[in-house]
Amino acid sequence: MEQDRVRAPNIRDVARLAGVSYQTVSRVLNDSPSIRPATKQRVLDVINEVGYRPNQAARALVTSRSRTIGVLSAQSSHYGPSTSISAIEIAAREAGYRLSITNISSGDYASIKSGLDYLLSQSVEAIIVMAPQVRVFDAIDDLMITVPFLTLESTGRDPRHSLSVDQVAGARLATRHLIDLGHTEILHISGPQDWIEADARMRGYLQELDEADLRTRAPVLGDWTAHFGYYAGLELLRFRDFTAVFCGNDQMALGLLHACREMGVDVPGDMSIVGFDDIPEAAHFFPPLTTVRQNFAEVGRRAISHILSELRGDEPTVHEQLTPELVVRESSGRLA
Amino acid sequence: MEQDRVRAPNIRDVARLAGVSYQTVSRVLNDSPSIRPATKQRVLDVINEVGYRPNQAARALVTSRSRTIGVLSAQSSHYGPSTSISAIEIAAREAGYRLSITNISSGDYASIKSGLDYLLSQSVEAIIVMAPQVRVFDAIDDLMITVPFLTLESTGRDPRHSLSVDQVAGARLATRHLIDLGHTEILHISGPQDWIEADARMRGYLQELDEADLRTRAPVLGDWTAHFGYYAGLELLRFRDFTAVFCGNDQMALGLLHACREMGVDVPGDMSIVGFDDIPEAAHFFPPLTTVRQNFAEVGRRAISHILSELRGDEPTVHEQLTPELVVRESSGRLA
DNA sequence: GCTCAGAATGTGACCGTACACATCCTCGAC
DNA sequence: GTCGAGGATGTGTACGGTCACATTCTGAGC
Repeated sequence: MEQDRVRAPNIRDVARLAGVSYQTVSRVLNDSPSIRPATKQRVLDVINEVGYRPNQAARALVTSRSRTIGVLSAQSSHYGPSTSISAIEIAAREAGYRLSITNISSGDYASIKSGLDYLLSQSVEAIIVMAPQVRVFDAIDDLMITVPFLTLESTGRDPRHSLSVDQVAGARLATRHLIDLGHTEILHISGPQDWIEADARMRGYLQELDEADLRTRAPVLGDWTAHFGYYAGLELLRFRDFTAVFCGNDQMALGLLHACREMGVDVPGDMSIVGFDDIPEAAHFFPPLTTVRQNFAEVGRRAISHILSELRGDEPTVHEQLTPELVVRESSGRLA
Repeated sequence: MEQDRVRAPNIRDVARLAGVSYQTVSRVLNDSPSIRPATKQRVLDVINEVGYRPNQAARALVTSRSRTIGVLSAQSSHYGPSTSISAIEIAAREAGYRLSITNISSGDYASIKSGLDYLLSQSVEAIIVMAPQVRVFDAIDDLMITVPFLTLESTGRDPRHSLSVDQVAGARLATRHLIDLGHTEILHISGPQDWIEADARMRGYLQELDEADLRTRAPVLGDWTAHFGYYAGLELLRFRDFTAVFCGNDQMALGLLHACREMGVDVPGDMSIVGFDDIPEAAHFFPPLTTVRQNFAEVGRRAISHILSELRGDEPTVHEQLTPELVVRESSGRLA
């Protein structure tokens, strides 16, 4: 406490103690070539001794380079986003960049905008947006963003600044799988309407049914949670006018599996269920879940690689969607 | 693109365009009281028009207040940490603070230290550490941290700077529950050795068995994943010399449930299983999992509240552990 | 019409760093 | 011994804000 309000040592303090000029200290910090090893060592010793730490704010101010990439994320506690963020962080670190992650709790325009605003005021050098709401694009337009940016979503809206796993293709894979198994009455429990992914998966489902000339039903609008899957399942299973369900994610599929057990519906004997995401737990559900795997880590890595190339001055290249993969396990089967 | 390399407008640009001094603009930004409404409006108009955004680096430099709280986190993709972070973020935002989240991928000393170093060089005003490795404490000591900090772990090592759910108590609750059900041969599948939580849960398990004068067995050292629980289960179940398992987390319990089904072991008839965390999915496992619930969100909220009071100048108060809660579902039962 | 308090606004300095440039040192070549 | 080249080191300035203080404006009270 007695030393508390004393200000942290700065570059000049270090210089004085080491008997050199502040510029020499600066050189040591940025390991500039022409500096005598003895001098360098002396400076480093002082730095360690006084616990000097360069002030990032000052550095960012003068260089206008923060070495930071901003990430705007919603629901970063979900498996997908958090896996991607993890991969982004690792890739960024390798390139010498840090992440500044901002979560927005609600998807309304104001909070998206204020999140982006905050990142920009941090002088981030690039922005990756993982907020899966459509309004994000409006906010990006409004804010006149000049730094490289990328949204990790698959709308066709701005292909030069988007990167993602092809959700529509994934949904079609899942639906096609059920059709191939002989199902004709296939339900879809989707995610919340305003999520881009939810919408894309729903579109994929509808397209595939349409092409197969099968009856499309209005999807059930869920909220991604296992609880929803469970309660929706209890309700839906009262009328067994369907034999397969494509769930918008694995959690809802889990809840639905639960409901099936309680209602005495055998999976996959009476009911086939397919999820989406392939969370690590899905392989251990009962029964192990057939689902669509998306490589979240790869998305993260590519995002950074695109950002870096833009940072080097390359033109933003066009959207390149990753292909998801169907993982067939035991929750789906041929219609008896 | 044509406007690309032009520098962002600063406070003086705004001042010039609004026909006032830069200080007046600064007053508008910090809504200082004595400013004529007309002037204020004029400045705000210009700000909007040119898309001016205050430079945080400059502001942090001069005020040495970043309005940012640093969070050091490991494995932030896990349910617990990410739930806490979410709560921390919300609470911090309400108090006008932002979060700077840094993930460390490995738990070694160097990366913990560099993570903390980074946060400190960002001039964060406080630090919350969620990295569950013991070495964190050494790093904190070494770095001569002068800002308020808090670790979200339950070691007794620094009670004035720790806050957490009582892991030992939680583990005892789980173990006691199994003992009460008549089990005498109880196994423990723990998390990785170097995780503080894993260690605490193991200690709680051992203590409770010890007090009940039951045989303690060497815990199986896992890695938190469902896969591990599954494969460990397949192995362990070859010798059925136990009737209950306390798992270090819910994921491993899920894997174990899976193994039980495959080996034809009925849960809870032949085998009782208890998890830890109460992830939202646990209620929908088969059977629904008995587990220990910890209120991660509450931990996050309290963390911020402690930090804020320290930031206001209060002395750090002593560690106050939250009590976890046993949630009995259907994976545990009386010994036949 | 003058005075004066208080509101409104402006000026200078500084935060900690990096860059551009100036200066000093060292040493080999003549 | 002098010179110059290039390595090593030092000095001024700018980055974009805020703070302390100075100055100007405004309107009420006499």
